[in-house]
Parts: sequence; structure tokens; C-alpha cells
Amino acid sequence: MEKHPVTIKDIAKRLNVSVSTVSRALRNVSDINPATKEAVLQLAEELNYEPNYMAQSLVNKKTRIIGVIVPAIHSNYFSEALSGMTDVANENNYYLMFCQSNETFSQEISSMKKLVACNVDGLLLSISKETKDPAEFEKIREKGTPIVMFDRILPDFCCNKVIVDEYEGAFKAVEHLIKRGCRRIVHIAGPAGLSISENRMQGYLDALKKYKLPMDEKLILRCKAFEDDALPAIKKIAHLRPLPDGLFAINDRSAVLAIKYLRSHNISVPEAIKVAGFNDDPISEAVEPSLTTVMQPGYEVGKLAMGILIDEIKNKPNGNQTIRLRTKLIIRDSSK
Amino acid sequence: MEKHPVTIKDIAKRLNVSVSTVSRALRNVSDINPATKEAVLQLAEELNYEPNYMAQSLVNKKTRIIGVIVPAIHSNYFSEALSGMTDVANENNYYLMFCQSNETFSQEISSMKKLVACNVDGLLLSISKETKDPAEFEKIREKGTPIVMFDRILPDFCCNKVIVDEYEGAFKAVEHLIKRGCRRIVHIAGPAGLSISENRMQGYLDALKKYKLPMDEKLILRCKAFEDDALPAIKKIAHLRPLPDGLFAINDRSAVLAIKYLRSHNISVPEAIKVAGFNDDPISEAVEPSLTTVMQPGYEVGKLAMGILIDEIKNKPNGNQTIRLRTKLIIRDSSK
DNA sequence: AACGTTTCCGGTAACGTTGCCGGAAGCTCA
DNA sequence: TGAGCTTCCGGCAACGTTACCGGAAACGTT
Repeated sequence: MEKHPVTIKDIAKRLNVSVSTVSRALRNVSDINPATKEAVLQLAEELNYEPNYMAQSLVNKKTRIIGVIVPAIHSNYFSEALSGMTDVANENNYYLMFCQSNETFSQEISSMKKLVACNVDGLLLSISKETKDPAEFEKIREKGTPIVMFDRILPDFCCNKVIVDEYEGAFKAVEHLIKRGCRRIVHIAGPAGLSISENRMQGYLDALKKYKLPMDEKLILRCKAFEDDALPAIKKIAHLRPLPDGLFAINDRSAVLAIKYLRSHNISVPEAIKVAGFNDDPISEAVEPSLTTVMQPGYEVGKLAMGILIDEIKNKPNGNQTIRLRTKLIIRDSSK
Repeated sequence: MEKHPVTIKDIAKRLNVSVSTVSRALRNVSDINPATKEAVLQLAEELNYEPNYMAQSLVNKKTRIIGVIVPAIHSNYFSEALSGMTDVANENNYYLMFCQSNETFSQEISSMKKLVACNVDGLLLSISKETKDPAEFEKIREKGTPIVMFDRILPDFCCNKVIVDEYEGAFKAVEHLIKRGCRRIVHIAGPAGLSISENRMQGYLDALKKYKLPMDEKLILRCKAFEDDALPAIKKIAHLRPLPDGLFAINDRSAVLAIKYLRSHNISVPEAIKVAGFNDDPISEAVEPSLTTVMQPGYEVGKLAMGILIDEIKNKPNGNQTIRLRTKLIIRDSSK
């Protein structure tokens, strides 16, 4: 028990060869007699040899670890993305080290520093809602650690980015509401300054413009935070006069809250107000009436972002491209 | 650009002292002149020195990395648990390395081997639905890597475990249905052999027994897989005669599917059949009628499991305790 | 038979850190 | 004033691996 794990030295000693020979045999390089190689491999198998990861990465300066930071894993979208990432990481023999920022800038930075201190080969990042300043990220990049941002990005920061085409998704959703007859469409918007908030808002605005509907500031209701903080905004809806006939929410949770609220105030959905959300969370199918929404391919975003990062690690091109994945409008009963 | 990261040697050279001195200064141990210590710390700060993680863990044989394997991160419950784990890991200066088994035994084992090869200090594990045999886990434990299982456990495997009291949760849910007048209660059960399936089933059975209701094999509908595979089982419900008046599902997704199915077949919920689920997923609140369910504290499970593991890493007691967290019955409209 | 070439292997240094040992200087005290 | 103690520091080995160099042996060529 408790005996030390078997090393390359143990094998060398037992076989009466040098450690370099064992190392060569194990690493499948040339300059090795097939017979001795066979012997080494066999003994390694027998002794259940596992190369020491730390030692390897100490000498070749690669850890094969990818650091991932998301605002909150507890979110359908991010867990989908993480799922895609782990699958790709696994296929490519990379490890995935995970942190969450809990939507705060301070935790984001401290996580990032920890990951960098851990010598991660690359960083996958979706920023918190507080994050505005790319200065800290610059430092990291200067050290040579590639960064790929996904979903919540800093547009001005130079790195590869993978996002979904939120603008187009929002545009399609609002256009759909308009085509179904809505003329006064409320928008429940996200925190200002965040790329996803701005993009979705712009899609909303441009759809109005295309169909020559007036933009009314009073119809744009900002939420300070994400997720459950939409209620104050929602409560304003019932007091708007004239009553709006459509609602486009930044995410499904807000949309569902809105549906529940409206219905409890005897405002019928979809008859009086048609509603569309964003995300295609499981709740969108469960709610009554089922929610028209914009599906974003979270799993695909994760896969793609990880793929691009690994590619960048291998080939060091230091890119600055933005890849936009298409969304899909899922039409359900809330806009009937 | 591209210059190598600053090491302890660089500091030593600039200060004309030895590396050991720098190391001592940095590590805050005795045997060091306050003045030189100050100088070292200051220069380290100035040069932005970060200790090389790999080198450190190579010598002291601790990585401060915890490996986590779950069946699928894309699940509300597991992402909650993971969230708790990361938060505790962060507080204690541990890193979290993440893998998913995608519900297969093979991926579970290969992930585990990778994590162990990576010298993780400990392992947090929730097994796949295929996993029956603890042999591989034994090997790991023999190497001295502590394991804590959570949620989906192997009861016979000797290690600390953190689960929710599924039995009690199921019992309470079924008891609640009975008290609301149900006499023929269907159970949508999970894959056989999995601890959570068995425990919830037992709670169901014992609640029936307590209230002297007959157990009817035809009312127990097994699903082969989790999540979305419940539909074949659900479709049988409408054909049961006499029609059941209650339904307890192994999870909320199945319960929601059932509600949708029943209602589309003009079987009213809760009037004709009252329904209860398990998990308290967000969908349970969204669905119409809102779903009575059993809340399990996923975040708490994650926190606790990580805490226990870290404790075990520090103190090496090699425990074999099972901690059960209480569930909470959330009564909503589906059982009115 | 002498020379060049290939095949295979061992030795050594290095990666960045810590732990241990020994020793020089300065101090205290009889 | 020298013995003993404390304070502080440098040197060396080690962790497990890879990279590089040089060389012995075997082989082939003329």
C-alpha cells in the first residue's frame, strides 16, 4: 500500500536499460530497437505505468489544460455550451478546468489569474455582466495564452469569438410578431453594455424600422440583472396605455414570468399580447401557452469555440475572427 | 514578446541571492531576514512573478486539482451541483477539472483514468446509468486517491457519499397524492439498478403500503433511459383500465411530458389524474398546471461533497459515510 | 581491410520548484 | 576571548520527464 506510483526509472531499472531508452520506447519515436521497445511497453503495461503529467508538462511547457470561465454554470445555455466543450476537449485529449464568475468582475479576474498561474494552454471566456474593461485580458494575451470568447464577448478585444447571431434571431422573432399583427411591441431588455443585450435590442429596433413601426422608449424595459430580476420590469407592462399587443423578451425566463404575470392579471396570451422569448430553454415548451422563442445552438457554440481554441494553440495564428452561428425561430402557441 | 515567464531564478539573479533564499522569502517561512524577504517580495511583485504550478506539484506531489465526473452536465440538477462544487473549490484554493460520461461506462472509466493520470488530489463522481461494477474504482482508491460519490452512487463501494434522501422525498410525494385522494397511482420509474431509481421506487412502494393500497405491477412503468425517453411509458397510461387517478414520475421532465400527453388526450390534470414529479426543475413551475414536485438541494449536495472531499484530502481518514440531505415537497397545482 | 553509415543506446542537462544540510557570520555569556 | 547559540543563507539533490549529444557496435561498401 501507499507505495509510490511506478515511474520511468522503475521500468529502466527492471529492464537494465537507461531512462532515456524507456522514454523513447514509450514515446514511439525512432532510434529504438523494436525488441527493446516491445519489452518496455510490455513491462509498462504490466506495472500499470502512467506517465507523470506534471513532469511532462514541466519540460515541454504544455499542460493540455483549457481554462473555461462562464458567468454561471447554472443556466441551460451555458451548461449546453460546456457540454460541447468537454466533448471536444476529450476527443482531442485536452483537459478542461472550470470556473464561474457568478456574474462578478472580481471573481472573473481572480479565476482567470488562477487559471493562468496553472499554465493553461488556452482560455475560453464568456464575460460577466459587470465586465467592461479588456485591460486584464490584454495582459493574459501578452503572455501568449490564446483566448477565445464565446457568447458574451467584448467586441473590441482582439481574439477569436464565437457567438450566435443574436441580432438576426431577435430580428426574426420581432418580425414574426409583427407579421402576426402586433403593432406595439414591448421589449424586455438585458443589462446595458452587454453585447447580447445590445444585439438583441438592435434586432428589435431594426425589425420595427423595417416595418415602419414607431419606436417608443416607454416600451423598452431594462432589467438590471439576468434571469429572475425581470419582474419589476414586467409589472410595468400592465400599466402601459394603450396596452401593448406584443412582447419580445431577452430570454425565456423573463418571457415565462411575463406570461404568468399577464395571465394572472387577466390579460390573455396570445390573444391580447403575443409573446416571444429567446433561448429555447426547456421551460419554453412546458409553459402554457408554449412559448415562441429563438433557439441558439449552445452545444454547437461550445464545440466550435473549443475547436477554434485548440487549433489556435496548435498553430498560433492569434486570430481575430468572429463566428456567428445561426439561430432558429421556434414558433409555438404564445404567438398564435 | 514571447519571452519566458519570470522564474525564481530570475529574481535570485537580479537580487544576487540564491534561489533557495528567494523560495524561502516567497513561501513565508522562517530562516529569512525580514529585509531580504521584503526585497524579494517587492521584486516579485514588480516582475509579476507567478509560481510555476507544475513544478510545485511535481515536488510536493499535490496538484490541488479535483476531478469531477458527471453523467451529463446538461441537466439542471448536475449543473446546480457543479456550481456548488466550484464555489467551494474556489474558496479553498482548489481547481476543478471536469469530465462528463455521457451516461456511458466506457467514457466514465476513460475520463477517470485521464483524471488520475493528471494526478488529481481527489475525485468527485456521479455514476452513469450503465455503471454496475466498482472494480475500476477500487483500483483508483488503492492508489490513494480519495473518492466521494454524490447523487448517483454505488452503495457497496466503500467511500464517502452525499445524496439526497430520495426515498423520503418519493415517500412524501406519494403520501401527498394519497392524502389528496388518489388510490391508483402510476409510477414512472427510472432505469433498473440505479440507486436513485430504486430509492424513489421504494419510497413509492412504502407509501402505498403505509396506506394499505394494493401494489399493482401494471402501474409501474420503467423507462430505459433518462430524460426524454419516458414517452413510450407514458403512452401506456391512457390505456390502463381502470384509469389511474395519480402519477408519480421519477423526474420533472417525465412528469411534464405526462401532463402534456394526458391533457392532449382529454384527461384532465389534476381533476382526473393528479401528478407529482421530482427535482423542482424550472419547468415544473412553468408548466400548466404547475407541477407538484420534490425539491432536491443540488447546489448544497455539490458544496457538501466538495467539502467532504477536501477534508478527506487534508486528513486522510478514508471514510465510508453516507450523508443524506433532506428534500422538500413543493406543492403546486398539479395535485390540487 | 579500411572506411563511412546506420542503428541503437547511455549520459547529462534541463524544466522550476522545494527540502535538507552545512556553514559563515554575528551575538551572548561566562 | 573563546565556546556555544542564533540568524541567515548557499549548495546540492530531488521530483519525473524530455532533449540533445556523443559514441559503441554492427553493417555495408569499395
